[in-house]
Amino acid sequence: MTAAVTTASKERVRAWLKILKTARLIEKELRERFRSELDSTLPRFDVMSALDRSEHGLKMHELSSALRVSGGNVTGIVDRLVEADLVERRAVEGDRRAQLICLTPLGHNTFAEHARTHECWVDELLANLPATEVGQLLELLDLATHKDDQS
Amino acid sequence: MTAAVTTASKERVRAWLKILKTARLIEKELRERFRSELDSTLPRFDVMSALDRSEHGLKMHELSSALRVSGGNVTGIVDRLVEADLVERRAVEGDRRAQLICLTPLGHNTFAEHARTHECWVDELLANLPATEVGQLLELLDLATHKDDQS
DNA sequence: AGCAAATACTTCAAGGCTGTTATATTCATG
DNA sequence: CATGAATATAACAGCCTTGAAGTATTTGCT
Repeated sequence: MTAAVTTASKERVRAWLKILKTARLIEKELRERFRSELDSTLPRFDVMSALDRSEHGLKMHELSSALRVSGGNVTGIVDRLVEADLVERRAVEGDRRAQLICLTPLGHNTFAEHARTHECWVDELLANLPATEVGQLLELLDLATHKDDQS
Repeated sequence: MTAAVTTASKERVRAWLKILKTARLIEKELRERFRSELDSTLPRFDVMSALDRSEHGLKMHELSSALRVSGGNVTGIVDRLVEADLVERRAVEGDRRAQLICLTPLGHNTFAEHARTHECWVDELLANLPATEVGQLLELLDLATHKDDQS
């Protein structure tokens, strides 16, 4: 009971810094590999991933809320995916404002391949985390972010 | 022993996604508060933090390796900090290529205030993570990123 | 001394991201 | 139908980030 003068808040800052550092380290490595080996980017992968999960495509605002990024951002990313013929914009019946973003067949295949590669990379980068501890880590992070406003 | 068909690699992907999601959630909130309440940004805070820790200022390349960002990047951030009078560039004796980046008095005070605020915010955002679990989380994340190439 | 390599830094292009503002379309209401 | 609110998207400015290319300066080698 001597030390522990570093209050809980300082310890939490340490934890946050560690989370951030870890995320950046891995993200940086993945970004680099996406760029040099797949000629793509993480944000593009995220968009394609969301589209792949949805059956009939997504509208712009659905994309931007699914990815939690701002609207103007999605426009630019989708622009580039359209250029690369991985994605297409379709009209929405009954609402001429909206448009549906869908993966093209090429987009589907490309995404499937990228997803496989991505899984291998993550497995490699987290290889030192024993499989038995993964669950524990997930639990702690869940704790950290769950708002307990189920009052 | 029935399930567990989801191979370890898929679990690691889940862990990675969770790390990323957590980091982004908190980072987004902090960025937003830095912008609206302190009229600053996370990268600027990082630079000032590194300068504050160093006794006599840092050279540009020291900054960029401390923060693990590219050189061209630091130039831009320091430019803006200089404009805001939070930081100054000093000549280095004996090496006219280099320059020492130092916090101004205003920079010191501003950083101290921002650091206090930052600590409160992090403590608030991670409030649901019991203080007793923080150490465990740090350990797991250390495990995840430590390369064991001490062969 | 002279000259090439290494070092310190800046500049630039491209992309990603945000928040704000503008434009087009739809919908509800009088 | 006209008006105004709400919604969907685009356009814009600003910052951060990277990687590559360019400028100065220093250092090391001959």
